[in-house]
Amino acid sequence: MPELPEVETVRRGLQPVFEGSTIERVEQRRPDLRFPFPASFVERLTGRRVTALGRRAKYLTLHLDDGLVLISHLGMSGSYRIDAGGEESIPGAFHAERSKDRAHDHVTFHLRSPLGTQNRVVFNDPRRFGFMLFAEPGLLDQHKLLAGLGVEPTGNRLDGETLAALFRDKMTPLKAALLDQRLIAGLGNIYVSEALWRAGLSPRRLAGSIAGAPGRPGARAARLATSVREVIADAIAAGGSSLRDYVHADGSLGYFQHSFSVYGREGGPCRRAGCGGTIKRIVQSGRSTFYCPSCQH
DNA sequence: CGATCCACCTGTCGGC
DNA sequence: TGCCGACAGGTGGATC
Repeated sequence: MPELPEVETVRRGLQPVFEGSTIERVEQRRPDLRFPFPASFVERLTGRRVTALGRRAKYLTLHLDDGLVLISHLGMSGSYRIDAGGEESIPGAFHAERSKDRAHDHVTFHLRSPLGTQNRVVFNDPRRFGFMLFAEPGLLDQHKLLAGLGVEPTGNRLDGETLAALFRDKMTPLKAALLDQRLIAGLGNIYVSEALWRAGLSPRRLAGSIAGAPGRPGARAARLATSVREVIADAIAAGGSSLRDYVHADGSLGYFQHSFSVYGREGGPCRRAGCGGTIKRIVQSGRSTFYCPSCQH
């Protein structure tokens, strides 16, 4: 489920519950997810106040008042949900609807806000590709998993010149280059296809071929940079708006509401005005790519 | 170094 | 209905 826009949506949903609250109790229901939980996982969280909930690429960062940072990744199927109120007080229908999922509730944070309100935040992850690790105080940027990450596709940082410099001389297809977290951090399989469609570029085209000359970025690089930023910004906006009247912070509604231009639309008509092409699915580095052969070159 | 595969898990869906 | 294979939003690590 989660690429950068979904993780950002989750962050915004959890932020008001976490920030300023104290972690009164942590329930850890298994020894590992993708990786073993760090030593003293529960003990190091218990009693701490949360100062901030941040995000880098697809990682959530829970900052604690002693400087420790909990790094959380959702993997493919991870989600968080907020259960308001301190104790088991879930209406029957709601309970029944969710009970099936509870087998994959792996961690529960019991929180108390400065005003005394109690909340539970539950991490659920059926496939267990997600994980939680600590970054020691002051060492977040140097953490092995974060140190090598590329530029965020949010804001204005990713412009044509930056993207051209990153892709220059790369003999790898655009699809693979865009997925490479060391170049741009946060794009996943869905939004790479979407961005390439928006830019009118083939996922098979070699990344280096759009760079242009040094100091003079190609028009295609500028177009792609814009498309990436717009796709991500639109998706965050969609997730954010859907979250407003939604209880759960799992980002799923944002996804359901999204109608993708190419992803998952094999055989369907291209939605570019006047194109008339048919969306095709190919496999690149073992993963599906969707694009329109008629208007993406 | 870079590119490619595999592994890690469970759930779902389409075809037979 | 049930069974079986293909496939799913990510990424660290092994291998070439």
